[in-house]
Amino acid sequence: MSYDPQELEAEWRRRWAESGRYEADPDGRDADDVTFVTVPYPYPNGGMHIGHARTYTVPDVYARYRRQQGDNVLFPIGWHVTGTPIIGAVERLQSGDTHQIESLTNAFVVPESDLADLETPMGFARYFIENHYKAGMRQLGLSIDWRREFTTNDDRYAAFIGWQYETLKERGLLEKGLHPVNYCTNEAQPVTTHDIYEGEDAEFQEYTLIKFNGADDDVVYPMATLRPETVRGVTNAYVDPDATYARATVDGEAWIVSEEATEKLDLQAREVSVEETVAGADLVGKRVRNPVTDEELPIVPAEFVDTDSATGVVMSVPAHSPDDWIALEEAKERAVDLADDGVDPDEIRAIEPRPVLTLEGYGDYPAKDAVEEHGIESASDPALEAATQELYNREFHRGELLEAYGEFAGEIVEDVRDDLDSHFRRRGDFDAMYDLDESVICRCGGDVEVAEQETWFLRYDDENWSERALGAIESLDAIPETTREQYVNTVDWLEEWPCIRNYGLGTRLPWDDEFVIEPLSDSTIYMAYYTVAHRLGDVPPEELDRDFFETLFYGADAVDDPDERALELREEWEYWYPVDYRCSANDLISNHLTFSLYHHAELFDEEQWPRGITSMGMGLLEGEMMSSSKGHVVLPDEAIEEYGADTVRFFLLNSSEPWQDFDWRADEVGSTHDQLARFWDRAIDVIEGPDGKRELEEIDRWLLARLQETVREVTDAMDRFETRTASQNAFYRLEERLKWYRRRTDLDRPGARWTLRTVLETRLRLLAPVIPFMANELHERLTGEPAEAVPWPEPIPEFEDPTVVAEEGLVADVLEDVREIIAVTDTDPEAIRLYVAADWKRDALETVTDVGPDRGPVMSEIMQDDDLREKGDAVNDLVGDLVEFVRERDEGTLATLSEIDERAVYEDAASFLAREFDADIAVYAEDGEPVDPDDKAGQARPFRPAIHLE
RNA sequence: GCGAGGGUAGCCAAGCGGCCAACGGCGGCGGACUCAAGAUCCGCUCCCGUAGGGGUUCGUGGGUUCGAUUCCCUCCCCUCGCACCA
Repeated sequence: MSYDPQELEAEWRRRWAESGRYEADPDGRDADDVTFVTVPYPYPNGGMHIGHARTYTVPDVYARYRRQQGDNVLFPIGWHVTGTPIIGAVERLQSGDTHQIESLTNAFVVPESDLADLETPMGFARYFIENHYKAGMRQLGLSIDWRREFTTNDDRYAAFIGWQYETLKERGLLEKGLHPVNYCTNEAQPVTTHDIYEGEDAEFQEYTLIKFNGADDDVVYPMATLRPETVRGVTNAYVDPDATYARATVDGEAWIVSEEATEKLDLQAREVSVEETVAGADLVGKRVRNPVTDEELPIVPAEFVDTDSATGVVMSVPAHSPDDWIALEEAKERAVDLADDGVDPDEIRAIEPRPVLTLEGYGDYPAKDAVEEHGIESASDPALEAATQELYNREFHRGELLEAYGEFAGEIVEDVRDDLDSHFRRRGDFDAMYDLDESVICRCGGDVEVAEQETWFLRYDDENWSERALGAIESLDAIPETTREQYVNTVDWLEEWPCIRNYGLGTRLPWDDEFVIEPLSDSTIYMAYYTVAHRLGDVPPEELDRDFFETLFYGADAVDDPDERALELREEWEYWYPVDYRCSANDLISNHLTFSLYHHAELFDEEQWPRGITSMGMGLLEGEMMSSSKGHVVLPDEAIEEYGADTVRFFLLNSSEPWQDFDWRADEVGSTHDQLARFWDRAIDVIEGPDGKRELEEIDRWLLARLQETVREVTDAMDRFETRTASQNAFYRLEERLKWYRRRTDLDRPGARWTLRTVLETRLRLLAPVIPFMANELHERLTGEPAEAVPWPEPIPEFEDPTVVAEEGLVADVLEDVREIIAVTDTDPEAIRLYVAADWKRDALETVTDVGPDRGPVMSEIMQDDDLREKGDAVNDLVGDLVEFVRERDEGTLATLSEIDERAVYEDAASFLAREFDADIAVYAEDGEPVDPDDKAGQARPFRPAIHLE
């Protein structure tokens, strides 16, 4: 019967579903034999593709492995629907967005007739949950306990999250404050990336405002800059003479800023009232005083000033800004014309750039050097931007501030910019505002600006909380280990995290239902929810109050009147928790995973902190990034239909380790299928063949010895989530051994049949986590029981045999050497003579082993023997070879070899070698007066016989 | 720019001080089997070589070592993350 994955897999799916095999409940097994694995719950704002398939299969492999090791294993799943992506998708669908519709109907093959179901957010989510994720997970054979699924939009889940946030608030880790957000001025509400029509990549910058004062009045001219350290290099200010500026009262002070800026400042939680508008031209010629240096400087007109960027009033630092350098040059050239605008031409001509720092490789005026180096002639030169960027970077990382900077003098800009900025802010000379670095338009057509909004933050920068989080990182098994540092770095740079949004699916903030808790904040401890999700349905949502969860998580003593039901559930939570391994992705380390550690560290005791996290890489398709919007995806459904679930699993887990990126290549998946089919055929031959008898020859012992190695290697790999190493060893590496074995011996022998059956049985158990359908089926046919019903293999001491492994290695070496000689000489020998090294050579090897691989000492030891001394150069050459031989091998190997009777090994292999080369084989001892027509015998070395072909 | 990971033969990819010209897979070449194709099996696949050998390689340039693909440094290139996007 040939390999038919479809039929076979359907049958096993049915068996698993009917038996409820993977529904896990607490039983007698104690904590050491309980394993809880999770994976981030899917976000069903679209379909499932092959990359998701790997994400969910990795924990499944581990879950299956632990079950075979005798554990009670829980592997649950839920559905994340929080926030706006699903709502956004529904809105785009309803508005007839062709791109969205195509992505659904093409990439995810949603039938036209089903589109109507997708018109509500939960309808949309439910569609993909049922038709894509659940269907795909079942097809893949994931061993999930389906009773525990939920969505993050469920009432009971909201009660749980509500408890979490009430608790955090009470502990002072949730705080209200202002925070910058992208804000649509038309709709008067915050917007997300999905809402943006133009300028999606825009970032908002925090500008420093240097508060220059009018020399003649008390008005503030806030000059916006991203380089506050250049404050001592300002030579003049620029305004756009054709623009409209405003004189406004900002937080009680009189400011001059562009008209646009007054609106921005207003959005950024400042008290702004515009007193009067002022033409830009009227500002030209006025003088302003630098708050740091106290110098008076002129305001010069310039058309390049963008009044829609920050305050619309800019300062000029010609020594360090190529832009400003060019602008000053040009201003000097048209100085005469400026007289008409009320600026004194002589003053302009007299402007000298003022350096603020020294930069290696540049003169006093780095901007001048940069302009000259890039050959820039005018402000319109496109090279100007690159020149500016280059200089800014160099000055930031290498520029040393001059003496005038006092406490900051001699420091590198990078190290002190923030300190310098806050120093002057404290003195009241500097202020700040946000602005976007490019124009951003909302889908509604409205202008998007940065607004400061009242919001609730999680205080991830709280010192005590961070300490606890670091503790959770320390006790974590971070896989791969290199990720640990990433967690630590994340804790170091995390600041406050705004955890609410104005709209979206999910849990409302309990004390202010205007806001919803955002997705990264409602997914930090939900693994705990799985432990009781299937039993929570018995409790009406309104009874799931704070006390209920306090009791559930903290016990009867935590509240005055503990709920009996909560106490019962507590037993199950205590049974499963903590999560042993969370299989997640690299890109979630800097947010979700670290958040999760924070929340566990705060809300639960150390024993409940996550034990391990493995971080997975991403998937490529034929060498390129997958993209559902471009239709560049493979759906698990289609792949399974074409190749079978075992092939899909095997390919995904064997082509790279989980944390490495993998590349789905149809060609290779196809050949993976063929390899499984071949394996199937061979297994069937063994199963249907005779049982054989345990009458073992050397070669059988060799294969069994190799098998024990495989068992050890696969077990170690499984423990470390190295799915590739595990399957490579259990499948390919062992197959290589079998290939040799088949060549080497008569497979019809009873001993060989027995060996083959033993190897197959063990191998099927090792492969069962990765290819459960096929492995269980074959194992059941072989033994009467599926592989998952019997224990994971352990190495069997009586089959460990390094000697037989080393002996077989010698046979392979000889085979290789003879083949090499045949190839080079292009002959077809009728007789092959092997000469085993003389005894004195073996003695010499022993001497080298004892004395150590050092030529001098070895020679002086050996030369004490008169017989050897007579051999002269032959000894010298031999020792050279032997020293190298010993250096390249460890002690154990040398000890094993020293026990071997080399001649007997070749004599036993003679019939095999004769078959391979179709030639007569004769084995001689070098010192046994052998037949030696071409005088070859002397070339023999220990474990490397001399060879003669005839 | 900052943080992390990585650059190995035609491609993918293992190795992480000597057993390495470098596992394995794919592709290519030759042979066996076959009417033929496919599948399967055997061998070859950096260069040279009529005796198991020699030469040049593991992003670049240095260094440590008796010895480096493996350790240290410089530089170049690629991927991911960098906050309100899940």
